Amino acid sequence: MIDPTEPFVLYAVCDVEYDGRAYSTLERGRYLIIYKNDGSFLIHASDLSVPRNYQGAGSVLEYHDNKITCTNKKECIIVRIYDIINYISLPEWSAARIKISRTEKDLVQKIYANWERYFGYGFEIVYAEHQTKLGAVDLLGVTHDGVRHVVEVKRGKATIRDCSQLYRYIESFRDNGHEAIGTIASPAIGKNASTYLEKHGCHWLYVDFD
Amino acid sequence: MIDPTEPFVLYAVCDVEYDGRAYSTLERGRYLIIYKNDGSFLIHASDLSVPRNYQGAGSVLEYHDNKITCTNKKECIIVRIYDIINYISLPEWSAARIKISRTEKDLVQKIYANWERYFGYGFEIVYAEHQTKLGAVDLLGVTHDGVRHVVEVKRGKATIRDCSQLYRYIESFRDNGHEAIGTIASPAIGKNASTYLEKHGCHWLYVDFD
DNA sequence: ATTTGCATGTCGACT
DNA sequence: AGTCGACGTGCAAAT
Repeated sequence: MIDPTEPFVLYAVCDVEYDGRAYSTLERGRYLIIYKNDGSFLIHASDLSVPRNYQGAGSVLEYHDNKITCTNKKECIIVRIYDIINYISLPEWSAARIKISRTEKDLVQKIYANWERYFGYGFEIVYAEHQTKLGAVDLLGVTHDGVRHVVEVKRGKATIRDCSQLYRYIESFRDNGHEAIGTIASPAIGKNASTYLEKHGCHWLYVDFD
Repeated sequence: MIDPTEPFVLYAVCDVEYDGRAYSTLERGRYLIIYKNDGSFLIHASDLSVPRNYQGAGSVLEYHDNKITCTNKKECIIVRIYDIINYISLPEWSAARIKISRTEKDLVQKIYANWERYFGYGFEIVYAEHQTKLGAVDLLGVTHDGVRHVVEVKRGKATIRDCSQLYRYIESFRDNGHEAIGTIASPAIGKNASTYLEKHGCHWLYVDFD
């Protein structure tokens, strides 16, 4: 009935035990169990959009004695099945990806293409996704006097983490002997984040998708 | 057939359009669609453990003219159904939570209970989850001379973000006129993170669950 | 293989 | 409702 060689959805009375990065148990009840072509394995309950238990791609499924075991490296899920309420196999399940737009990258491009409008100054060079040792700076403008204008772009509300990341870049430029000014560009910003920015002499620029 | 008043799983030929925090489309194909009691809504394809499209709790479902629309505040998913392959409703779907152990909190408690073993010094006071304006410090030990030993605990590999967070705490203590020493306690640490730690005069302490 | 940062992150705790 | 950090985060791109 349960076939570990093909993808399926199973609605069953069961309980679950997980051991790996942490240890967890899920008490006996009715849960929805999903097994995908790539080996990922999900156990969903009646609320929350994230699964109660899961295993990533490449997991190996076995079914013996009314027990499903799902193993992946050093992690293991054991599902004890008491009753199968529904089982459907999922032939020809699609693997298409979504096409997404209005992402952070889009925002970066918008600012990049309209740099003058947002910053006003005359810049010698403007980079997008400029690589540094700490990672890529979203936007980097260099003025004629050599000052680095570092811009961290966020598609949503900017948090203190984002500001902290920006400041790491600023520090890095200063360590290399450059003058550097930091800007967070986002549609919104948290209060603590804003305080942090101010304290570290950085700025916030309002941007949106229009 | 499709009843928006009860939770269900649906395997169908459909395409999907999402508009909200971003915009996305998913081409026509066979997908697995899940609707939960709390209003969360998921569209899964044959790989990846995360859904292609989703909507959180509190979403409102409607079904008209072979179209499911799922609305939540300013976000909307439209699923155009071309063919229903399987439909099962999910009565008495359980909502139990997992019981989890070996979490970060456990590690914190382990160090808290064996502070001497890990740090050796004689401490006047040791706090767990000590509140500061920036958030809770996992562990804080104060020596007789008033030096603050700040410990950030990670159950997995510590990243540069974690080290940066630790250093924000250290900065904060120094701003308040205290001497402060920072330690990351984790089973492992990334290379950049390690470099960052060293540069900022902080330390790494190996800990595990045993 | 390892590291890093993004995410329509989601979720929970606290203000 | 807003803010913030944890997560068994998952995931992809870059090194």
